[in-house]
Amino acid sequence: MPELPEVETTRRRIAPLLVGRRIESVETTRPSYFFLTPPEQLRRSLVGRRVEALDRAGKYLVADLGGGDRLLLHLGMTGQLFSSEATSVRLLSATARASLPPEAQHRFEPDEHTHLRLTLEGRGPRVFFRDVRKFGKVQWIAAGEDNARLDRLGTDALELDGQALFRACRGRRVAIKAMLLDQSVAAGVGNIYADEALFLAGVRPGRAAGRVTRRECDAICAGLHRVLERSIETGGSSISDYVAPDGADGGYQDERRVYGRKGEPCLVCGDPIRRRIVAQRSTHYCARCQR
DNA sequence: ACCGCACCCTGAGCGC
DNA sequence: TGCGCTCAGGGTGCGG
Repeated sequence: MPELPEVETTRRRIAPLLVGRRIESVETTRPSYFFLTPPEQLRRSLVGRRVEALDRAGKYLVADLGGGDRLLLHLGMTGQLFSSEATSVRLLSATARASLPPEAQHRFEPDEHTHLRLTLEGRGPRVFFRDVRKFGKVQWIAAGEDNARLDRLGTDALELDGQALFRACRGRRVAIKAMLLDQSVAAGVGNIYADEALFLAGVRPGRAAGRVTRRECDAICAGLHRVLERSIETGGSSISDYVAPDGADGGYQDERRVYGRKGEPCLVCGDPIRRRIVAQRSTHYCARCQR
């Protein structure tokens, strides 16, 4: 689900609820794959701490808790970080929603998937981190500790330039799309925006990275910047689970040129958009416009 | 070093 | 209605 624009939108909208506030209490679900730091330890570490800042690194959110301590959050595929006052049908499964009376269907009460529930000082709303598939992550990083996940990240996709991409591609036989999905090359790019950027650049997703020219690398980076920046402007893509912290849907799903448009006409040439598996991921492209 | 793949988990949607 | 199957925006770790 969430790629750079959704994580950045989440950061901007959840920061006002967190930054400058002290954490009064923390509730969690049971220990699971989701908790890189065991929930009991997480509760002990977080309670009483003030959130000094909320930053983004690739698809990670990093809360600065002062004194060098940090909290690492990743939304995985279905993670939702939102205000307890948010209202959205995406916050409930269709079956769960159907069992509620109509007037309650948009309200949200924490459920078994709401793994982290923060109560902050003052009268503001609580902050919930919900994740149905548990591919998301939460981890405490103590002062002075380095973190392998953060250390692995390469240049943020918004900063990546054609020269750096070209250099990374030299001698590589994997698909150019796999290079874009590699977080050590372009931090923050995921499946949707990789397809969209390659369409704008006119490059086939399956082309061997080592055969992509310097000029094409420039075009790919320009395409990446364009789709990522535009998506941030519109609040990200809401395709199945993503909601902004206030419950709002993003707007970028309406501007997709290829992703999820299999069989529909290419917006440039009219040929049907094709779908195939590249880099083990569902991939969408126009065979005429992309070479 | 590089590459492909299995795996972590739950729910929606589809054909029968 | 229900069953079984496929698919999903991510990341890690393994073996070849």
